[in-house]
Amino acid sequence: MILAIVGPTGVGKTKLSIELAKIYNGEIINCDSLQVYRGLDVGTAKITNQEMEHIPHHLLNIKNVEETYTVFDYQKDARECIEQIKAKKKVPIFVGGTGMYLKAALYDYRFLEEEDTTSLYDNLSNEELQKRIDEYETGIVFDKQNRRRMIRLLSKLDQGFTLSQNGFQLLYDDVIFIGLTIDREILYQRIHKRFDQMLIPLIDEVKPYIINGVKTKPLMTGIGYKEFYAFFDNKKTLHQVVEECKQNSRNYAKRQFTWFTNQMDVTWFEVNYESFQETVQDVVKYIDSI
RNA sequence: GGAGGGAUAGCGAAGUGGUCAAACGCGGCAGACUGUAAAUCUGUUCCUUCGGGUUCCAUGGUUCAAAUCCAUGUCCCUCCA
Repeated sequence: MILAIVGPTGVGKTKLSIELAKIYNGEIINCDSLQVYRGLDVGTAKITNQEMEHIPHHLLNIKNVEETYTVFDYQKDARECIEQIKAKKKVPIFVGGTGMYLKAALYDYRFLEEEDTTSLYDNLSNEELQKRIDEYETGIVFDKQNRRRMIRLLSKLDQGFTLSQNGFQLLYDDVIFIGLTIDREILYQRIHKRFDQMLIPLIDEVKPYIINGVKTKPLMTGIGYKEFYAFFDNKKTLHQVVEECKQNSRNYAKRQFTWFTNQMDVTWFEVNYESFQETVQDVVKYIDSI
Protein backbone atom coordinates (compact mmCIF):
# COMPACT_ATOMS: atom_id res chain seq x y z
CA MET A 1 0.00 0.00 0.00
CA ILE A 2 1.06 3.53 -0.77
CA LEU A 3 -0.86 6.44 0.64
CA ALA A 4 -0.93 9.88 -0.89
CA ILE A 5 -2.45 12.70 1.11
CA VAL A 6 -3.27 15.65 -1.08
CA GLY A 7 -5.24 18.87 -0.88
CA PRO A 8 -4.82 22.61 -0.85
CA THR A 9 -2.45 24.53 1.34
CA GLY A 10 -3.67 24.88 4.89
CA VAL A 11 -6.28 22.11 5.05
CA GLY A 12 -4.44 19.93 7.51
CA LYS A 13 -2.56 17.37 5.47
CA THR A 14 0.40 17.31 7.83
CA LYS A 15 -1.71 16.50 10.83
CA LEU A 16 -3.48 13.68 9.06
CA SER A 17 -0.22 12.27 7.81
CA ILE A 18 1.11 11.74 11.30
CA GLU A 19 -2.08 10.03 12.42
CA LEU A 20 -2.05 7.70 9.46
CA ALA A 21 1.64 6.98 9.83
CA LYS A 22 1.04 5.87 13.37
CA ILE A 23 -1.90 3.69 12.43
CA TYR A 24 -0.37 2.05 9.38
CA ASN A 25 3.28 1.92 10.39
CA GLY A 26 4.20 4.42 7.77
CA GLU A 27 7.03 6.69 6.82
CA ILE A 28 6.35 10.03 5.30
CA ILE A 29 7.63 11.24 1.96
CA ASN A 30 7.36 14.97 1.62
CA CYS A 31 5.71 16.05 -1.59
CA ASP A 32 6.06 19.77 -1.34
CA SER A 33 8.39 21.50 -3.73
CA LEU A 34 9.54 24.07 -1.17
CA GLN A 35 9.76 21.98 1.95
CA VAL A 36 12.66 20.11 0.43
CA TYR A 37 14.71 23.19 1.22
CA ARG A 38 16.47 23.68 4.50
CA GLY A 39 15.82 27.02 6.13
CA LEU A 40 12.42 27.60 4.58
CA ASP A 41 10.40 26.53 7.57
CA VAL A 42 7.95 29.16 8.65
CA GLY A 43 6.77 30.24 5.22
CA THR A 44 6.25 26.69 4.05
CA ALA A 45 4.43 25.73 7.26
CA LYS A 46 6.88 22.88 7.59
CA ILE A 47 6.28 20.26 10.22
CA THR A 48 8.34 20.70 13.38
CA ASN A 49 10.42 17.96 14.93
CA GLN A 50 8.02 17.78 17.79
CA GLU A 51 5.03 17.39 15.51
CA MET A 52 6.75 14.54 13.72
CA GLU A 53 6.33 12.34 16.77
CA HIS A 54 9.37 10.34 15.67
CA ILE A 55 7.79 9.34 12.39
CA PRO A 56 10.58 9.20 9.78
CA HIS A 57 10.30 11.92 7.14
CA HIS A 58 11.91 11.78 3.74
CA LEU A 59 12.76 14.42 1.18
CA LEU A 60 12.36 17.13 3.75
CA ASN A 61 15.20 19.57 4.36
CA ILE A 62 17.44 17.90 1.83
CA LYS A 63 18.65 20.93 -0.12
CA ASN A 64 20.09 24.36 0.50
CA VAL A 65 18.26 27.28 -1.02
CA GLU A 66 21.19 27.76 -3.38
CA GLU A 67 20.65 24.33 -4.86
CA THR A 68 18.30 23.65 -7.71
CA TYR A 69 15.81 20.90 -7.28
CA THR A 70 13.15 20.03 -9.80
CA VAL A 71 10.51 17.42 -10.58
CA PHE A 72 13.16 15.47 -12.37
CA ASP A 73 15.19 15.10 -9.19
CA TYR A 74 12.13 14.53 -7.10
CA GLN A 75 10.94 11.70 -9.28
CA LYS A 76 14.14 9.75 -8.78
CA ASP A 77 14.39 10.47 -5.08
CA ALA A 78 10.77 9.70 -4.34
CA ARG A 79 10.82 6.39 -6.18
CA GLU A 80 13.91 5.42 -4.28
CA CYS A 81 12.17 6.29 -1.03
CA ILE A 82 9.25 4.09 -1.94
CA GLU A 83 11.55 1.13 -2.48
CA GLN A 84 13.42 1.73 0.76
CA ILE A 85 10.28 2.04 2.81
CA LYS A 86 8.65 -0.95 1.21
CA ALA A 87 11.76 -2.97 1.85
CA LYS A 88 11.25 -2.27 5.52
CA LYS A 89 7.70 -3.55 5.21
CA LYS A 90 6.40 -0.12 6.02
CA VAL A 91 3.92 2.11 4.25
CA PRO A 92 5.11 5.06 2.19
CA ILE A 93 2.88 8.06 2.81
CA PHE A 94 3.16 10.96 0.40
CA VAL A 95 2.11 14.26 1.86
CA GLY A 96 2.12 17.56 0.10
CA GLY A 97 0.51 19.96 -2.24
CA THR A 98 2.78 19.79 -5.23
CA GLY A 99 0.62 17.88 -7.63
CA MET A 100 3.12 17.53 -10.34
CA TYR A 101 5.76 16.08 -8.05
CA LEU A 102 3.31 13.46 -6.90
CA LYS A 103 2.26 12.59 -10.38
CA ALA A 104 5.83 12.38 -11.59
CA ALA A 105 6.68 10.02 -8.77
CA LEU A 106 3.71 7.71 -9.01
CA TYR A 107 2.84 7.68 -12.69
CA ASP A 108 4.89 6.64 -15.69
CA TYR A 109 6.00 10.18 -16.33
CA ARG A 110 9.12 9.96 -18.42
CA PHE A 111 11.43 12.88 -18.40
CA LEU A 112 14.07 13.04 -21.07
CA GLU A 113 17.77 13.01 -20.42
CA GLU A 114 18.00 16.34 -22.11
CA GLU A 115 20.48 19.13 -21.73
CA ASP A 116 19.12 22.31 -20.27
CA THR A 117 19.51 24.54 -23.26
CA THR A 118 16.57 26.75 -22.50
CA SER A 119 18.74 29.83 -22.18
CA LEU A 120 19.60 29.59 -25.86
CA TYR A 121 16.13 30.72 -26.75
CA ASP A 122 15.93 33.87 -24.69
CA ASN A 123 16.17 36.19 -27.63
CA LEU A 124 13.41 34.57 -29.65
CA SER A 125 9.96 36.09 -29.57
CA ASN A 126 6.90 34.00 -28.85
CA GLU A 127 5.99 34.09 -32.53
CA GLU A 128 9.42 32.87 -33.53
CA LEU A 129 9.31 30.07 -30.98
CA GLN A 130 5.93 29.03 -32.25
CA LYS A 131 7.14 29.06 -35.82
CA ARG A 132 10.19 26.97 -35.06
CA ILE A 133 8.12 24.39 -33.21
CA ASP A 134 5.65 24.26 -36.08
CA GLU A 135 8.49 23.51 -38.46
CA TYR A 136 8.90 20.13 -36.80
CA GLU A 137 5.32 19.28 -37.73
CA THR A 138 4.89 17.12 -34.68
CA GLY A 139 1.20 17.73 -34.39
CA ILE A 140 1.70 18.47 -30.73
CA VAL A 141 -0.80 20.92 -29.34
CA PHE A 142 0.93 23.54 -27.28
CA ASP A 143 0.07 26.79 -25.62
CA LYS A 144 1.27 29.55 -27.89
CA GLN A 145 1.36 32.11 -25.11
CA ASN A 146 3.21 30.01 -22.61
CA ARG A 147 6.74 31.02 -23.36
CA ARG A 148 8.38 28.84 -20.75
CA ARG A 149 6.71 25.72 -22.05
CA MET A 150 7.39 26.55 -25.67
CA ILE A 151 11.07 26.98 -24.93
CA ARG A 152 11.16 23.65 -23.16
CA LEU A 153 9.39 21.97 -26.02
CA LEU A 154 11.58 23.49 -28.69
CA SER A 155 14.66 22.63 -26.68
CA LYS A 156 13.66 18.99 -26.73
CA LEU A 157 12.86 18.99 -30.41
CA ASP A 158 16.13 20.67 -31.26
CA GLN A 159 17.95 17.97 -29.31
CA GLY A 160 16.35 15.38 -31.52
CA PHE A 161 13.87 13.86 -29.12
CA THR A 162 10.66 12.47 -30.43
CA LEU A 163 7.95 13.07 -27.93
CA SER A 164 5.61 10.29 -27.03
CA GLN A 165 2.61 10.23 -24.82
CA ASN A 166 3.08 8.88 -21.35
CA GLY A 167 2.29 9.73 -17.79
CA PHE A 168 -1.18 8.26 -17.62
CA GLN A 169 -0.38 4.95 -16.00
CA LEU A 170 0.16 4.47 -12.31
CA LEU A 171 3.38 2.58 -11.67
CA TYR A 172 2.08 1.03 -8.48
CA ASP A 173 -1.20 -0.80 -8.23
CA ASP A 174 -1.80 -0.13 -4.57
CA VAL A 175 -1.87 3.65 -4.33
CA ILE A 176 -4.65 5.26 -2.36
CA PHE A 177 -5.23 8.97 -2.93
CA ILE A 178 -6.72 10.73 0.04
CA GLY A 179 -7.86 14.27 -0.59
CA LEU A 180 -8.58 16.68 2.21
CA THR A 181 -11.07 19.40 1.43
CA ILE A 182 -13.16 22.04 3.10
CA ASP A 183 -15.52 24.80 2.09
CA ARG A 184 -13.58 27.42 0.19
CA GLU A 185 -14.48 30.29 2.51
CA ILE A 186 -13.40 28.38 5.58
CA LEU A 187 -10.16 27.39 3.91
CA TYR A 188 -9.42 31.00 3.03
CA GLN A 189 -10.08 32.07 6.59
CA ARG A 190 -7.68 29.43 7.83
CA ILE A 191 -5.06 30.51 5.34
CA HIS A 192 -5.39 34.13 6.43
CA LYS A 193 -5.23 33.26 10.08
CA ARG A 194 -2.25 31.01 9.63
CA PHE A 195 -0.44 33.71 7.75
CA ASP A 196 -1.13 36.35 10.37
CA GLN A 197 0.24 34.04 13.01
CA MET A 198 3.39 33.25 11.10
CA LEU A 199 4.12 36.82 10.04
CA ILE A 200 6.62 37.85 12.70
CA PRO A 201 8.73 34.69 12.59
CA LEU A 202 8.41 34.68 8.83
CA ILE A 203 9.96 38.11 8.57
CA ASP A 204 12.85 36.89 10.69
CA GLU A 205 13.23 33.96 8.36
CA VAL A 206 13.13 35.87 5.10
CA LYS A 207 15.04 38.96 6.08
CA PRO A 208 18.56 37.49 6.15
CA TYR A 209 18.14 36.05 2.66
CA ILE A 210 16.92 39.31 1.24
CA ILE A 211 19.53 41.43 2.97
CA ASN A 212 22.26 39.13 1.71
CA GLY A 213 20.88 39.34 -1.77
CA VAL A 214 19.96 35.69 -2.06
CA LYS A 215 17.69 35.38 -5.05
CA THR A 216 17.56 31.70 -5.77
CA LYS A 217 14.63 29.82 -7.19
CA PRO A 218 12.79 28.84 -4.03
CA LEU A 219 12.99 32.35 -2.64
CA MET A 220 11.93 34.02 -5.84
CA THR A 221 9.01 31.68 -6.47
CA GLY A 222 7.79 30.71 -3.03
CA ILE A 223 4.68 32.38 -1.71
CA GLY A 224 5.52 34.13 1.53
CA TYR A 225 9.06 34.74 0.34
CA LYS A 226 9.07 36.40 -3.06
CA GLU A 227 6.62 39.07 -1.96
CA PHE A 228 8.90 40.41 0.75
CA TYR A 229 11.59 41.67 -1.59
CA ALA A 230 9.39 44.63 -2.50
CA PHE A 231 8.95 45.41 1.18
CA PHE A 232 12.64 45.47 2.01
CA ASP A 233 13.23 47.56 -1.11
CA ASN A 234 10.71 50.05 0.24
CA LYS A 235 8.56 49.55 -2.79
CA LYS A 236 5.58 48.22 -0.87
CA THR A 237 4.20 48.53 2.62
CA LEU A 238 4.07 45.58 4.94
CA HIS A 239 0.31 45.63 4.69
CA GLN A 240 0.43 45.42 0.92
CA VAL A 241 2.85 42.53 1.07
CA VAL A 242 0.73 40.67 3.59
CA GLU A 243 -2.35 41.06 1.43
CA GLU A 244 -0.40 39.91 -1.58
CA CYS A 245 0.82 36.83 0.24
CA LYS A 246 -2.68 35.95 1.28
CA GLN A 247 -4.03 36.43 -2.17
CA ASN A 248 -1.29 34.34 -3.74
CA SER A 249 -2.00 31.64 -1.20
CA ARG A 250 -5.69 31.69 -2.06
CA ASN A 251 -5.00 31.47 -5.77
CA TYR A 252 -2.53 28.70 -5.15
CA ALA A 253 -5.07 26.72 -3.14
CA LYS A 254 -7.49 27.05 -6.02
CA ARG A 255 -4.92 25.76 -8.49
CA GLN A 256 -4.25 22.81 -6.23
CA PHE A 257 -7.92 21.91 -6.22
CA THR A 258 -7.94 22.10 -9.98
CA TRP A 259 -4.94 19.82 -10.27
CA PHE A 260 -6.00 17.19 -7.79
CA THR A 261 -9.58 16.95 -8.98
CA ASN A 262 -8.68 16.76 -12.64
CA GLN A 263 -5.37 14.95 -12.72
CA MET A 264 -5.78 12.18 -10.21
CA ASP A 265 -8.35 9.79 -8.88
CA VAL A 266 -8.68 11.32 -5.46
CA THR A 267 -11.21 10.36 -2.83
CA TRP A 268 -12.11 13.50 -0.94
CA PHE A 269 -12.81 13.91 2.73
CA GLU A 270 -14.22 17.04 4.24
CA VAL A 271 -12.21 17.96 7.29
CA ASN A 272 -13.91 18.33 10.62
CA TYR A 273 -11.80 20.82 12.54
CA GLU A 274 -13.86 20.58 15.70
CA SER A 275 -13.12 16.92 15.91
CA PHE A 276 -10.17 16.02 13.74
CA GLN A 277 -10.22 12.46 15.03
CA GLU A 278 -13.49 11.95 13.22
CA THR A 279 -11.87 12.90 9.98
CA VAL A 280 -9.06 10.51 10.72
CA GLN A 281 -11.55 7.75 11.41
CA ASP A 282 -13.43 8.42 8.18
CA VAL A 283 -10.20 8.12 6.26
CA VAL A 284 -9.15 4.98 8.10
CA LYS A 285 -12.52 3.39 7.49
CA TYR A 286 -12.15 4.14 3.81
CA ILE A 287 -8.63 2.78 3.59
CA ASP A 288 -9.58 -0.39 5.42
CA SER A 289 -12.51 -0.94 3.09
CA ILE A 290 -10.27 -1.23 0.08
C1' G B 1 -20.92 81.46 1.72
C1' G B 2 -17.84 81.65 -3.24
C1' A B 3 -15.02 78.99 -7.41
C1' G B 4 -13.96 74.69 -9.75
C1' G B 5 -13.67 69.07 -10.42
C1' G B 6 -16.19 64.49 -10.13
C1' A B 7 -20.20 60.38 -9.75
C1' U B 8 -19.32 54.36 -15.32
C1' A B 9 -20.14 46.93 -14.10
C1' G B 10 -17.44 43.67 -7.43
C1' C B 11 -13.15 47.55 -7.29
C1' G B 12 -9.87 50.99 -10.09
C1' A B 13 -10.35 53.37 -14.68
C1' A B 14 -11.28 54.68 -20.25
C1' G B 15 -15.20 56.35 -23.16
C1' U B 16 -17.84 62.85 -24.15
C1' G B 17 -24.09 61.77 -29.74
C1' G B 18 -24.83 56.21 -33.32
C1' U B 19 -19.96 50.90 -34.79
C1' C B 20 -21.37 50.69 -26.32
C1' A B 21 -23.44 45.52 -22.64
C1' A B 22 -19.38 49.73 -22.45
C1' A B 23 -11.61 49.41 -23.72
C1' C B 24 -7.99 48.20 -20.07
C1' G B 25 -6.17 46.69 -15.15
C1' C B 26 -7.36 44.29 -10.50
C1' G B 27 -10.33 40.92 -8.04
C1' G B 28 -13.79 36.60 -8.72
C1' C B 29 -14.93 31.97 -11.24
C1' A B 30 -13.41 27.91 -14.40
C1' G B 31 -9.46 25.38 -16.87
C1' A B 32 -4.48 23.67 -18.79
C1' C B 33 -0.18 21.47 -17.01
C1' U B 34 5.72 15.95 -18.90
C1' G B 35 12.74 19.27 -15.96
C1' U B 36 11.48 26.90 -12.43
C1' A B 37 5.01 23.69 -10.69
C1' A B 38 4.09 27.90 -4.12
C1' A B 39 6.00 28.15 -11.27
C1' U B 40 3.93 29.30 -16.10
C1' C B 41 -0.23 29.94 -19.10
C1' U B 42 -5.61 30.01 -21.00
C1' G B 43 -10.85 31.07 -20.92
C1' U B 44 -14.74 33.65 -18.61
C1' U B 45 -16.92 37.68 -15.60
C1' C B 46 -24.87 42.63 -15.84
C1' C B 47 -29.37 39.15 -16.35
C1' U B 48 -31.26 35.53 -19.81
C1' U B 49 -35.73 30.18 -21.07
C1' C B 50 -30.01 32.69 -25.86
C1' G B 51 -35.38 35.21 -28.79
C1' G B 52 -34.03 38.93 -25.84
C1' G B 53 -34.08 42.03 -21.32
C1' U B 54 -32.16 45.85 -18.03
C1' U B 55 -27.59 49.30 -17.37
C1' C B 56 -23.24 54.18 -16.93
C1' C B 57 -25.93 58.80 -9.33
C1' A B 58 -31.61 60.37 -9.61
C1' U B 59 -35.57 62.70 -12.17
C1' G B 60 -37.15 65.36 -16.28
C1' G B 61 -35.84 67.20 -21.19
C1' U B 62 -33.41 67.72 -26.38
C1' U B 63 -32.68 64.06 -30.46
C1' C B 64 -34.46 59.34 -35.38
C1' A B 65 -30.48 57.95 -31.68
C1' A B 66 -27.78 59.70 -25.05
C1' A B 67 -22.90 56.84 -20.59
C1' U B 68 -22.03 60.99 -23.81
C1' C B 69 -25.98 67.30 -24.78
C1' C B 70 -29.46 70.52 -21.42
C1' A B 71 -32.17 71.43 -16.56
C1' U B 72 -32.96 70.37 -11.56
C1' G B 73 -31.72 67.53 -7.35
C1' U B 74 -28.43 64.31 -4.32
C1' C B 75 -23.62 62.88 -2.78
C1' C B 76 -18.13 63.32 -2.98
C1' C B 77 -13.30 65.99 -3.73
C1' U B 78 -10.08 70.39 -4.23
C1' C B 79 -9.33 75.56 -3.71
C1' C B 80 -10.94 80.55 -1.84
C1' A B 81 -13.58 82.64 2.42
